[in-house]
Amino acid sequence: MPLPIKISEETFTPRQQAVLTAALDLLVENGDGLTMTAVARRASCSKETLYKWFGDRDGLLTATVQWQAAKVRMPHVDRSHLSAKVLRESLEQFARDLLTTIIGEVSITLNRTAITHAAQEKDSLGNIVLENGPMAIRRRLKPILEAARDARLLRFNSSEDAYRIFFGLVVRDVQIRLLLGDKSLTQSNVEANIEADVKAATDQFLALYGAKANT
Amino acid sequence: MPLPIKISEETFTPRQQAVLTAALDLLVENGDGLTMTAVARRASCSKETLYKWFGDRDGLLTATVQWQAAKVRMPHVDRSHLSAKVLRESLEQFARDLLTTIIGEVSITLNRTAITHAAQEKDSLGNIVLENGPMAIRRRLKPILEAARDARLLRFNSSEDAYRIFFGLVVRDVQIRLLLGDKSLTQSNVEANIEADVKAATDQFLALYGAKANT
DNA sequence: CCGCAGGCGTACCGTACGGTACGGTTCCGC
DNA sequence: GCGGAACCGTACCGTACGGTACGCCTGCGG
Repeated sequence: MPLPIKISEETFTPRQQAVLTAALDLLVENGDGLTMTAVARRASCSKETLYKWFGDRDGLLTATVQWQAAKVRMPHVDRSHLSAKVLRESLEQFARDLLTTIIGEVSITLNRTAITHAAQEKDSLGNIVLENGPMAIRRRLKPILEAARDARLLRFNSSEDAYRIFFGLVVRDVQIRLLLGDKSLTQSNVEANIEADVKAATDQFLALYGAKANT
Repeated sequence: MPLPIKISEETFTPRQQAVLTAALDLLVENGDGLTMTAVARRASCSKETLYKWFGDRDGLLTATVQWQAAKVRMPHVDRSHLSAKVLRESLEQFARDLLTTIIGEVSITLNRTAITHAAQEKDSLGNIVLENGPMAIRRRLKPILEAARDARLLRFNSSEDAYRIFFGLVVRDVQIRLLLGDKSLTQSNVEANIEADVKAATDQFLALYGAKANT
């Protein structure tokens, strides 16, 4: 069954959402070793119900990832009156949201699960994570960048390139190291530096793409 | 059995290396669905031999990853006579090596395998990949950056920060998208842009950290 | 020529887990 | 009150796969 593009509140009943919550919790706890029996026990439902609702294990996994990924909400920036100050604050907000998201356990788990699935020719989970992660940010950020260019606040040829550089400046090696389980990069460790990193990334992005030396 | 830190030629006999090659091929082909029976058949050896040599499935996986990861050799840059030109070429070489590595199927497979393992509280594979990937680059790059700072070619406070920014400028969202199986990012697609990306990343890094407007 | 170590192929075992079947219970419409 | 739908709990089935055992062959030292 092809999943709907948009996940809304009514897509899953409250009971189903409780099941998905249980599945997500188990995913975070036990990694990809998610068994249908464990989900059924945790959610106090029968396996038969799981199969009835979600088809098979992949369906449950997909529903879980999609449901959780859709929870991530991006801040909406009013691009009608952009100033250097507003632009900077918007960029900082994006950087902050991006960083706080990728260092969260839920994000790490979802990305790991999707990557594991992508290793088996199943790209559906990967597409969902991509669509609700990097691509969602890109959709939000690019119009702002282009509006800033129109307002002579930024200068670049390709907004696509500019977005990707921003992504790189913010994420750097943090995500891959967390995904690989780098112990020297504890969550609290990164968390403490978020504000400094956000500011640094924004400064650097503006240094590269700012129309002049606009702080 | 704790694995040796350093993998040399003599660590594995030729026959064992043939087995590891078979395992790696299967890993690239079938993702993490690697079975001992498949390896034994592909390598024309018995399962009993596999267990004798590598202990268990994890041991075989670890040996495969470690053996392959150790194959990646970094270019050695002579940092005794650094000029702006030599520095730029060195940076471009690092960027080129980094990009060509991460877009390769072997690297994608190894990273996916290690991430899958990290999702199960097994961090050994992740550590190996980290150690031979990002950390190896860091070890090579940081001395060069520091030498360049001493030669007044670069200006920065923390060479750690500088390295991580360089990593971000080069990798951007390429690696995570490939790991997630993004179809719109074909290998040939990225490959065609490598030289442009290498140059762009180097330019941007020098724009941020160059002592002056040194092209 | 003999014995034996190393290794191949295969058969085998145990278990974990995806998926199904079924009896029992609750709840809702009629 | 009654029939049925939804759902829980659990027992069950089939299979895939990790790991082991064993028979056989080959090569080699003595």
